[in-house]
Amino acid sequence: MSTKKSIKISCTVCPGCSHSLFSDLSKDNLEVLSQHKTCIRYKKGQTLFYEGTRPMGLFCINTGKVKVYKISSEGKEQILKLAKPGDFLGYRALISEEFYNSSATVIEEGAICYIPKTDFLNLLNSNPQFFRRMAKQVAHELGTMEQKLVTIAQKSVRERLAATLLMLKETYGMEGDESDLIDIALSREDLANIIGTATETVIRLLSDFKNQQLISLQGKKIKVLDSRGLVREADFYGR
Amino acid sequence: MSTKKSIKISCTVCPGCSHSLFSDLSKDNLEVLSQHKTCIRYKKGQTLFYEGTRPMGLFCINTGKVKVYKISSEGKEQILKLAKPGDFLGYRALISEEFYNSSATVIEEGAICYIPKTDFLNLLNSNPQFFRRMAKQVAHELGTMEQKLVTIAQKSVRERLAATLLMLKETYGMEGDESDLIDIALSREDLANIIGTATETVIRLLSDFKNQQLISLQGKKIKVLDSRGLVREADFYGR
DNA sequence: GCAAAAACATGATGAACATCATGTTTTGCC
DNA sequence: GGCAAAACATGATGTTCATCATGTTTTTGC
Repeated sequence: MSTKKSIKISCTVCPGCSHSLFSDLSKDNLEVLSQHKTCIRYKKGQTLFYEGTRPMGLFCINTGKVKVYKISSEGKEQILKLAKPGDFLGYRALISEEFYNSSATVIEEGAICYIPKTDFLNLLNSNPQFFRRMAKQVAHELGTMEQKLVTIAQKSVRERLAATLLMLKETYGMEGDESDLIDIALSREDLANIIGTATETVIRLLSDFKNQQLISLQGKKIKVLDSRGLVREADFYGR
Repeated sequence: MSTKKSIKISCTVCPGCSHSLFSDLSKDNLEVLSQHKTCIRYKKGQTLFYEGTRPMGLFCINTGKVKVYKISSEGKEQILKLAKPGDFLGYRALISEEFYNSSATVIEEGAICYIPKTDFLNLLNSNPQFFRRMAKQVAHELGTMEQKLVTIAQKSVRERLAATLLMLKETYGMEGDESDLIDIALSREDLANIIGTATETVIRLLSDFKNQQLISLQGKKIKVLDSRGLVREADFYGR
């Protein structure tokens, strides 16, 4: 593909890295990483890695957004997490020494670096502090995944959608005035695959929420009008 | 309570430890652990730790069985995992430096050791190989938790029950002849809380499976008569 | 710029499952 | 050993949500 051209950015000056788990690395460490890494642009729809394949390195998102998901035996997609600039992908499989158990596909085009497995593992082994940070990250993620499981198991689709919209606003709300606008290009289908429901159900509930003046729909983008109302819908406090 | 008496077992000869993540530790390491650990008997229903509290050490199950669960805002219990002899509990929170995000309660009485936080952390920091093993364990667990999430999100209750019975047979099947007998004292309610459904639904489906000759019910204990039939019910291969 | 393909939207229908009610059996306890 | 409590069981009923159908709007590729 002619669209894949390598971009030269040193990790030492990479804006993505400075807000990532790499942020505390020494300049030396970063320069070593820079030597072997590659950085290319990905278009929407391109896949970083596929479930079931062997991980050969670590992805570091410079710009753009990525969904990480599994495909069930029935062929349905379940999104496990969304990744944004500064996030790493693929470390779970590298640390557990397993194949990828999920796939990752770009949902908003951007530049993504790739650090070969051996460089990442060398860094882990030579820098105990960094290893601790990575381990802490994985342990934290296990905690959030457990919470997600409970939410899917016990909350209604309506509650989950409300909670997801609030989470998206927190994470992808724009700066300043427009902080209520959820700035991520998710299709209704993607949203359904995060929540674990059918696309039609999401569409219906979104127009419900719109009728209740909780949100407004500006084309694809969703704007949160009434956070407290959504909190009530999400039933954060039980009933 | 008069039932809590300390038991003296050195980790160096503890049968639980030798099948655990401690199995590769040096005799020296094990003896240091032994010095500060305590080991007591727990009865059914006693709780090792509560969600939201600060972890002060690591639990190591010598004998008995434990359920690890979260309580949702509606008060419903969701079981995240079951722990058996040789399993550790509480390391996720210690590594992520967070409070417990789940509770742990004994479902079959037994002896459980407690290793103070500092000893565990010292071991992690002084023994990189052991740290790597722990990190690998947490990363692996994240993978299995992701799989559980997809299963709950996309499979029917019937499929999940069938899959859970197969898993229980794998993990808790007895030795020898009786390998089809699931040797763990789970109430129908516990089973429902693993699967994420109502107790009545589990009861109904179990008697369905019984009528189909897939299982037999001997009091509380469940015997798997037709694994392949259950595999079909669990729809492992898609449709 | 236009055709084709996605994505979005809405309605009708039914299946899966939760909930409530009530009865029976088993278990734990003084 | 008997009583209370918990666990197990089964039926009736209603809700939530998936699925299918069909139509409209938006996006994409040449």
